Amino acid sequence: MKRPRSYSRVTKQTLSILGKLIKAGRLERELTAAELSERAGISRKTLRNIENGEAGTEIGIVFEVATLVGVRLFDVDDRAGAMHSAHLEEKLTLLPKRVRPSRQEVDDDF
Amino acid sequence: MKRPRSYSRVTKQTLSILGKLIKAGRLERELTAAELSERAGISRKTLRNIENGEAGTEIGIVFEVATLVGVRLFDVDDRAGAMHSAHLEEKLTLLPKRVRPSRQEVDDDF
DNA sequence: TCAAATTGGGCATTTTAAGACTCATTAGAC
DNA sequence: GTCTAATGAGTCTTAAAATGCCCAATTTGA
Repeated sequence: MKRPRSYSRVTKQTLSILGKLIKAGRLERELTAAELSERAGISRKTLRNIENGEAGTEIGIVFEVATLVGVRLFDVDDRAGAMHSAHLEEKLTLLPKRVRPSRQEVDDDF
Repeated sequence: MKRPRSYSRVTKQTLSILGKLIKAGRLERELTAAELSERAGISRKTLRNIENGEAGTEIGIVFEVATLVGVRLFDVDDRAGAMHSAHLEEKLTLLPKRVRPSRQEVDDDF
């Protein structure tokens, strides 16, 4: 055992759904695994891992492939994309930049 | 330069938004980076990469952290999660299992 | 039915992320 | 203003992902 990492059910399901969305998108566009993987600049095996919902693939690659087959996680298109992001930015500036240093028993742990 | 991988704007924006959502979720729950990273079983540096929208983190870890702070990509909760997945499964069975071997000039390439 | 092409999976190698440690910076409670 | 702790960032080591190659299995068009 090297690094036995565990994933929650929600994580596994999310990965599975995303993989299936990507595979469906690829088939709808009639792209072979070889074609899509080449366009994405990855190997055919990595694409298969993604479509199978494997947890180990790096997220940038997965999102890139998703984008290539038209799967969008947020309402991000090239124009309005920054909007959603800006709203988040605003929210982040409203939130404290750090968690309060002095613990004061929030009893949030259980 | 080893493997200069490039990511589309949509991919970068998606990563950025997801990272900000996670950071916002962490701050709202008043978790320090150390606390959240420990709960996720990852290092503080990896968490920072995620919140900064870096592309290199493995997707399972990112989704796990997102789950921990309440960020859901799909409407996946522990009960109904399989439903969405089942619908996709159905869609996938309807689609051809493979792309047609004989290319017939779909002129989709440009 | 047949055959071409896609898909699936193992294996060795290369590339890279993740971890652990340290130190500098900065926010924010007092 | 001060002091504490959270954050940001760099380096080195280690573990694992990604690749490329191979060949087997399966689909599907003809």
